[in-house]
Amino acid sequence: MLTERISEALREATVALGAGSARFRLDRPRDTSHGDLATNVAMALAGRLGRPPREIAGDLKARLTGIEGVERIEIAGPGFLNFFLEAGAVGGTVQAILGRGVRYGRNEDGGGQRVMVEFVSANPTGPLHLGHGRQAALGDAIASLLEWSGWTVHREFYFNDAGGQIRRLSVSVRARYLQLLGHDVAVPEDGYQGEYVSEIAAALIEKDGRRYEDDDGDIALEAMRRYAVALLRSEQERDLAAFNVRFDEYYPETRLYSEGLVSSTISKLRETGLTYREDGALWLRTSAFGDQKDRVMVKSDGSPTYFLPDVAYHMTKWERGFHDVINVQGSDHHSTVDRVRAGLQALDRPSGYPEYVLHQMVTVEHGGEEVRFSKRAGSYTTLADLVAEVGADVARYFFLMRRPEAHLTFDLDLALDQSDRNPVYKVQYAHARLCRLFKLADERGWVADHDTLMNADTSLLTDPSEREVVKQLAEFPALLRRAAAGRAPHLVCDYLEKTAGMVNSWYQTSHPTRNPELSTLVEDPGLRAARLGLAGAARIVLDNGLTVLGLAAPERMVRDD
RNA sequence: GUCCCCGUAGCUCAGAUGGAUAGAGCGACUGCCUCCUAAGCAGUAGGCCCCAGGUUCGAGUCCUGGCGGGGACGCCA
Repeated sequence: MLTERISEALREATVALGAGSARFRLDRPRDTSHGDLATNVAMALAGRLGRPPREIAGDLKARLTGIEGVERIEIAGPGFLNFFLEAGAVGGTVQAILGRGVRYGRNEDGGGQRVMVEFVSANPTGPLHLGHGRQAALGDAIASLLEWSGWTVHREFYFNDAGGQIRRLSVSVRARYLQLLGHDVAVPEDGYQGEYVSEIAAALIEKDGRRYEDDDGDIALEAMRRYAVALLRSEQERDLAAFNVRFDEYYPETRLYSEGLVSSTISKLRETGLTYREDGALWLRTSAFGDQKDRVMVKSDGSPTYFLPDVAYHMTKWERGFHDVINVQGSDHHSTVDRVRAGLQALDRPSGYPEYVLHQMVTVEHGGEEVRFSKRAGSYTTLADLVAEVGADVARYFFLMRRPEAHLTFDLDLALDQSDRNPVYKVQYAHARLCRLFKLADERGWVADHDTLMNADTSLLTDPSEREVVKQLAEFPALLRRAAAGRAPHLVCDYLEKTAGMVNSWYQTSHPTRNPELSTLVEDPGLRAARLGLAGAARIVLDNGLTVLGLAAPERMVRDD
């Protein structure tokens, strides 16, 4: 498109000036008097060429003649080059967007390579909470952004179905089981106290009766474990489905053991000579790879720490062909990053493997007060409760609209608000409004199909309110590219809100009440087609943006009340 | 004590490899529906970008040192 043509011309011009290739920006200035596009390239080159920026800008301008679609170039401020585009050039992007349709915004940066995104990875010890929700939304959106950037994405969910936490769960279930059968037993202090544990016990009684009443041994406990894990897994599955998140693969920790990957990892680490025995435990010299201290792999009681299966697990990712792996985790797992990477480096994997996106925690506020409204989980708010309360789209969007590394305050009042104060509805409503234009055109018997729009004379889009929208739409592909590279879905939220705002503004200024001459559904077929083309292009961008984030793009909005 | 993240409008937060006059939403105030959905739009008010140095043509952005908040520092996960 036009931006690429100007970029290319700028590169050629800098080479011609003897400056070689330079890094510079070419973007849309805030102030429209600074043109449609502006570049800082002259200032960026000033140091290297040892000449004043405005002088360099003058030389560049002299070489930048005859770029198709550029009306004129001005030198401004300390040495900016401001490009003013012809009306037809701006309109041309409308056709480009309409032509690409559902593919508008996609790029091939990934070249079809495989990448794994591991996220949620909740242990089956309870219902999913809000932290998992943020992670589900984040992981899925990052995965989606990578798909839009040409990667082949694998979504994976890892879970510990063995080990200390699961044992505590099993013991807790047994305690509730016995309580329900009339025994005076307490749930251990380090056990799971939530009501859902009693629900599991009750379900188990319904299924197997009093079978485990007199068995305080491992057989009963193993039955409890299997039953509880299966039940909680399927419950998590149901909650994720309600949240519109799906995975390609679920990887249980027990598989690492049953396939011998943990023991083979121990052998391989021993072969490196980086292990040693101390205090009866087996240690790995992770400090040799930047970890703050060495770590225990096998405890003095002979059982492995979590660290070891974690290394084994990441080796399987590599061996399954995933050399690009992104782990989305809560920042409370921060301390494991260096240690796992160190373990993998000991086995000759690259130092940055895997990549981590760590996110901060979530709190919910209602009426300015922090709330916890879980009835079942006891100590935290569940994802299922939140989704039932505000809907999947709103929940997803709110989880995504802040940078991962920033703490997230979930404003329940705003989430429940169905007006445009709620950013989700603002974006969805802007989309619905554009769809409505087409429906009305249809009702009036006006043809507004793809060919009509593609053949419209978009140079008729001369009003500033129209041109501003088009320029905003033109930035969508670069925005997606930046969001994917930065693993930053919140940039898409920002962009969509801004775009929706501009669409609404355009829609209002061109409202028949206010400016009949700017109205979209005018009698003049040429003008109408051009404006519907703009509406169609904007609709595509909002639709594609919402789709990337995993949200619906409704054609109609229906209010609850 | 060490490491990581955060500090921007009254509140919640954006600010791409350093660029022109620092933005949005909420809240406050003022206007705008005979007409394509007002679930909207236009406008006003609101800022020592935590502090102090440094780097340079230029710093909210980069560096150093403080201050404040959160998290992590286990033979827990």
